[in-house]
Amino acid sequence: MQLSNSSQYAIRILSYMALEQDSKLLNATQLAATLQIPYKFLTKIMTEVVKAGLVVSIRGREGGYRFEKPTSQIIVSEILKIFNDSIEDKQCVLGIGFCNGVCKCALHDQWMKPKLLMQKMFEESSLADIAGKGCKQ
Amino acid sequence: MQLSNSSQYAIRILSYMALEQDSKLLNATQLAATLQIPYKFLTKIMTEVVKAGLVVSIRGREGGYRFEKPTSQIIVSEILKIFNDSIEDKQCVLGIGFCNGVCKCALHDQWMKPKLLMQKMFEESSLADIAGKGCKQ
DNA sequence: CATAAATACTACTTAAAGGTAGAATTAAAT
DNA sequence: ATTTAATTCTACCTTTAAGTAGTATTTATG
Ligand code: SF4
Ligand code: SF4
Repeated sequence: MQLSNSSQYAIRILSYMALEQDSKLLNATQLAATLQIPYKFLTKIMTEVVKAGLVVSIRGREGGYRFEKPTSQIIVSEILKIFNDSIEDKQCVLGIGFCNGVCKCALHDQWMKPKLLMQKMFEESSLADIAGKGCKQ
Repeated sequence: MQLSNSSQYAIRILSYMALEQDSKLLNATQLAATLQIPYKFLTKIMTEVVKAGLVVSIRGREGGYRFEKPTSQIIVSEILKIFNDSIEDKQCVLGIGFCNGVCKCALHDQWMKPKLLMQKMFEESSLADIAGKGCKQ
């Protein structure tokens, strides 16, 4: 019952980036050192984030990563989607998920509430929200 | 954001067993066939459940598994505990979990609610509750 | 142009979860 | 006593997540 390491790292990286100037260029070496994430793993993750279009990368000397759109428009659940970690409607605690409304186990109704809260949390939190209110991780 | 396969299987097995008579002896072959769980994996899981004391096993011919105490006294979170899948208080979405109340990220407060609901769900549901209200999986 | 500093790509290694095989042990039934 | 049907044990195999290594590519700077 936890996000994958990749998702966790990605959220930490991007919310740290959001704390800095939106437009500022940040490179992998600095990020890895600051956030204590293995450099090679960080670049692997960031490459996926770039492919997903959440961030642009500038290659070559003096390059780095930068948001293109404002961080208020980048939603946490978009990040999770990249690593197949976002919460689907049909997703069930028991991994079955096909039980119809009539024939359902007793966990079903109880599971609805936390599931919806988590979906809401991930779908209604932007990076700006996260970064603005918190401390550096 | 899902339980491990072992936990999922264990919940399904035990809640199915709870549907049958509490005292009835059920064997691995039948359970595996009924629940569509690989026989060898089922016995592996059940051995751990037995070791945890949730179920007693009768070895030898005509043997099988049976609850010793009533299913109303077996709590879902006890099952999860066996597979290190229960939700801890300090557990954090980002796997950090050491941030104090003063310095916390914006996910922190939002995460509290669903986390507490899930803990409540797992700690306040007995097998009798689950089995009584639902259909066979 | 040459160099240096950055990301991207390909491939590999390691660790953990998920699952399987076979033999050992137990005990009822005959 | 032997057989048969059950759990348990030990060891292994497979798949996926996590992490690493090395090289290629890109580009500003001098
Ligand atoms: S009824 Fe139970 S097993 Fe079926 S989808 Fe709902 S929570 Fe999952
Ligand atoms: S502040 Fe954020 S990172 Fe820290 S424990 Fe709370 S949710 Fe986790």
